[in-house]
Amino acid sequence: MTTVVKTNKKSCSCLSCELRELVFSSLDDEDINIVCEAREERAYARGEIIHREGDLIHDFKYLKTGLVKLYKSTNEGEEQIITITRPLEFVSNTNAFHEERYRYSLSALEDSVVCCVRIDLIRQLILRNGRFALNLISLLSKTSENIISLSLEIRQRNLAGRIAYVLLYFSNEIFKSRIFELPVSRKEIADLISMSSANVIRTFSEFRRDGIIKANGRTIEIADIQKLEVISRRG
Amino acid sequence: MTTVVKTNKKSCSCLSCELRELVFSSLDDEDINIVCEAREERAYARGEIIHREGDLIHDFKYLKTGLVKLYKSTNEGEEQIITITRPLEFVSNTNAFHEERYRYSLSALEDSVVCCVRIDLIRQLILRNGRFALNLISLLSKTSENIISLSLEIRQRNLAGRIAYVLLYFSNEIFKSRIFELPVSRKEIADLISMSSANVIRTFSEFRRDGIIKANGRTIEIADIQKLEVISRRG
DNA sequence: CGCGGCTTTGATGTTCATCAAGTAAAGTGG
DNA sequence: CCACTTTACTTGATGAACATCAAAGCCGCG
Repeated sequence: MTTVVKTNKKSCSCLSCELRELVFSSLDDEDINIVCEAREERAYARGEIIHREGDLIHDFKYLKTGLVKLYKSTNEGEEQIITITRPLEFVSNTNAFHEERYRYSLSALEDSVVCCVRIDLIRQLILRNGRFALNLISLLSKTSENIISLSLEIRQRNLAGRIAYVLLYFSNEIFKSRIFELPVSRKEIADLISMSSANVIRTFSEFRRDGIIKANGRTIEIADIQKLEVISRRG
Repeated sequence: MTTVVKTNKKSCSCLSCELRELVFSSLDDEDINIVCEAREERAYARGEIIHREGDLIHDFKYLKTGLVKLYKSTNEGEEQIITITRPLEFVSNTNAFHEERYRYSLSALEDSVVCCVRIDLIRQLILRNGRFALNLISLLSKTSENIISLSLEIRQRNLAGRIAYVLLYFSNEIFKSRIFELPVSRKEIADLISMSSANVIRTFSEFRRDGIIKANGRTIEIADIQKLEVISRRG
């Protein structure tokens, strides 16, 4: 279950939080303390839903640790995965400033910790701290841009190209390693690249046969990165 | 060619600009005058390129009148159309705050007027006017959200569903009429929905045969909107 | 230890891209 | 303004890419 981690108010941990630099770099110590007292850290186990589309937006949320997927449920009960991302991308917050409710659901692919600050407080900070506002605009833009860019990259490729791209994405962006534990099922990869899970699996098998990857369940090793890059480029 | 419309500095037209409410509603008259003197209106003829991907971003741009397409050139010399939009969507500006150069190209589908304000000035306004900042965040979020939403809607449909969706999009969002002049070629629709132009044309022909639309060149009339909506939903 | 969901593979059919060839429309230069 | 060129549109035929269906094995979880 979700665990609420109590913040120790005596020594505000935000002051030295490694993430302060990225999100709250423009706040002075006084404002940081206000945020710190208002914030709430929530821990989610792998598989837990952080919020559902349609839920009211109360908080500005950012991922401190873990890995999450942002997705939308289609009419047919399928999931469309929009992005899979590490800290510090505010995946769920792009619409927090112009809508009342979440448009997309967010769930934890690994055990994750989310830091939550009431959205009203963030609004107040924007109102009185221009540097914070500018910083935030930049971060939100980057988040949206990443989502848009991913969708453009995916849609210009065929099945094999999409899988190659996704494998390189996990390897380069998410895990920074050629060997990694896939955080998603084959079905979820299918939901990310808009292909059928059967064909995703088939392509994995082909890549394995061709010596491009070594796959054992969710453990993936990229064996021939050049070949994979070629497939990703011309696919 | 591009025409620069000189601004009459004696009586700032921004004060009464119908768009002021949407973009600059939080600026007092003094700030509006500063923007007004710094801004530059540019008129683009149908077909003209407003900016190219890779160009340096000097200005914050917003569309006053007309219709534009945002697109990206792929490695194979093809165009991927990201969105087609009317005022007041800041299609080109989502990355103005975190990058130096445009990621995507923008061109005019109809004669268009773009209002340009140096991005530095916008930054200054954000710094000293929190309400303006909050407003801008909301607008930028909405713009990005529209792009993301369009891509999700498109990618969950098959060929016929995509075409039905696009026709309804033009009819409902862009022209607000059942009869309209398509602002794009069949090829451009193909580039928007990631299908081949031959199949886009074929589907138009089928819709015509089935009495769903009346199409004469670029003039389109939606004859059976119910059927089109059914195709869009289950396609 | 049994059940349900994920994975795997093969077979089959549908959807869509590609190729080709012809027509219409829209620029372009003399 | 007309001949010419190019670009857009249209349709049919073919094959490739992908979805779907089905059956069997596997794995994790209660």
